[in-house]
Amino acid sequence: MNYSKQREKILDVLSNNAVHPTAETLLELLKSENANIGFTTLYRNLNKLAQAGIIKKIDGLESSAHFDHNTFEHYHFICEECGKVFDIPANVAPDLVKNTQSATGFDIAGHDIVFHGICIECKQKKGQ
Amino acid sequence: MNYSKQREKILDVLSNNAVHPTAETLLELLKSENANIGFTTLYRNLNKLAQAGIIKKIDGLESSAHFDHNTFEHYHFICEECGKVFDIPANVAPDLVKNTQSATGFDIAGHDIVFHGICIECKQKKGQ
DNA sequence: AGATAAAATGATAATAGTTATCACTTTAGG
DNA sequence: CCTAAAGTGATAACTATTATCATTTTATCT
Repeated sequence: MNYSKQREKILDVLSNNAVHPTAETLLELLKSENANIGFTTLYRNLNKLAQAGIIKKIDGLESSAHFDHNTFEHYHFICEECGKVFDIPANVAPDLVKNTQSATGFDIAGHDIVFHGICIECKQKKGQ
Repeated sequence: MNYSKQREKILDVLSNNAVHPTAETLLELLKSENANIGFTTLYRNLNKLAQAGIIKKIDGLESSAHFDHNTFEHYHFICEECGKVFDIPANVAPDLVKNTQSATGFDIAGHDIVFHGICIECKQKKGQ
């Protein structure tokens, strides 16, 4: 990765001024510091920095929502290889809501866990 | 909520044929059963059913990604009132990855937990 | 330094997923 | 069986993001 003025500025704003900003918020922040960076450049750098592990991208991993007839509490796993979504039983995270509630004092209305990785089937295919 | 042929069919396909489909997949499934339902109607009904708690919508809660300079493992809470994103320490879910790995056999590359609800500040404002 | 190849920029256009609009149709209760 | 409320679906709009590509910047190699 080569140096660039723009990327340095983005990282600077991200680490000093901003709390979990969206790309749009970052653009505004940059503008307010007289660093007019094109949104293409911003997105490109955010993705690059996230891939390099320098920043973290928080999203649901996928652009389109999935719908589920099972309203039972359970979580999800998205296979990076085949794209399939698997159910994960809720008991992998006992006391999660209770712990979080007492750690924060927030009222928790709901939560989602999305894992990603390689499912068993794809793992075996790759192994061969 | 009034009855509608289309909604019945959507629910039917969702509960019998489909595993975590996206709206697009549902459209195809419906088409293949000769139920040509407009995508506007599909989206409207999916959202309505999800709001009524009859089905579940799996997504990251928000359409735009957030970026985070803190690459430490931690989770997130989105306040439904003010929209702010808060950090949640990772220790609310001890052994989560280990538990999930042994429950499924999948290779887990990463995961995200997103809570939603009302943050302390908004809770107090509402209380007054 | 000067040449040059690789990487980065940013304006523009494109894409994907979803929601808004609105004239028309269906449903349900008096 | 009439009417108000709810639902439909074609079209257009919108939002967040990625692709394209000519131009500029950076790093490397004499």
